[in-house]
Amino acid sequence: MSDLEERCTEAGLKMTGQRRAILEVLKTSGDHPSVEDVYDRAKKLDSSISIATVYRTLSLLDELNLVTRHEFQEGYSRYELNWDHHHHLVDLETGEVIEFQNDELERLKVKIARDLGFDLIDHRLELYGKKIKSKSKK
Amino acid sequence: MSDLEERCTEAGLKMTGQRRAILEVLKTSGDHPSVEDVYDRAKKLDSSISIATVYRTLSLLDELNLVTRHEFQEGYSRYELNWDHHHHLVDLETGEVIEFQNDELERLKVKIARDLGFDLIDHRLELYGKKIKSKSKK
DNA sequence: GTAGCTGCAAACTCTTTGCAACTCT
DNA sequence: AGAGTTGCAAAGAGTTTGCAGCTAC
Repeated sequence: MSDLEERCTEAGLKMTGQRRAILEVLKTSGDHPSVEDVYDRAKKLDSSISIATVYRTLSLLDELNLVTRHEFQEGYSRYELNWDHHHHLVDLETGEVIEFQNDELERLKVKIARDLGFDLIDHRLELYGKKIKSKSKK
Repeated sequence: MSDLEERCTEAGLKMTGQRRAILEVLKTSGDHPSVEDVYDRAKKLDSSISIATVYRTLSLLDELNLVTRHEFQEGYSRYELNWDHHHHLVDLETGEVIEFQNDELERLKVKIARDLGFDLIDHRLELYGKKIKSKSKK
């Protein structure tokens, strides 16, 4: 799906090698990489890339809404492509991030906002939990 | 409600003037102050206090779960007493933070976590919206 | 008395930015 | 050609930490 690049050029961005590398990294990353992660992975595709460019590019992509910036409680940002809408459950024991989607939740959050007199523009929900060990399924 | 101090001493903390000032600030703050905010307000009660102490104390209170640290998308932390459980709706036009609580949401998030095989330990939900202007109530 | 706490300043981490050189279009 | 982009290094913002002196218990 290379219309990611299209959407960048449509927005007036020049397609440089560095940007192509970063987009490629994002497209092939199934996780939620930090800036440093993106930098390390992009360096393998374009060893001349600098971390300043990664910061600048990710900010641009965020402004274009092509990417979502997350701030889990870690003191730094993580990014992911803004393809499908979902939320995150963070495994507190392993740090693993699980994605989920829930229609009832989507409906509910719109209702909550409207009841407060607001149009919902954006939102974020994060769950933090521990894997249920050997509890028998009930 | 001064058993805030009690809970600190119970946890083995010494009750110094600086800590009393910080607790007082938290108790009398209806908003969600940043570290800098807490520092400024506490200085009025104890002008000798340093920002390092504010950082250290808020971290301690966070560990004791007496306080909740928020990271709205601003690049710094904000704190509030951990008294009643609620969530936040941020007015994107004014920056105002509105608190709300919703039972259906509480129920739903536990269910979502359990369906994924997790015990829910913590979570955060933030809504970002704009005030509905003159739409007639329908 | 002493473990814990504090202020200060330096250090650290993450992120942004000024600038001169370079490169897409 | 020229506006946009880059790497570099320096600067910024927020936060943490080492240390010597101080304080609650």
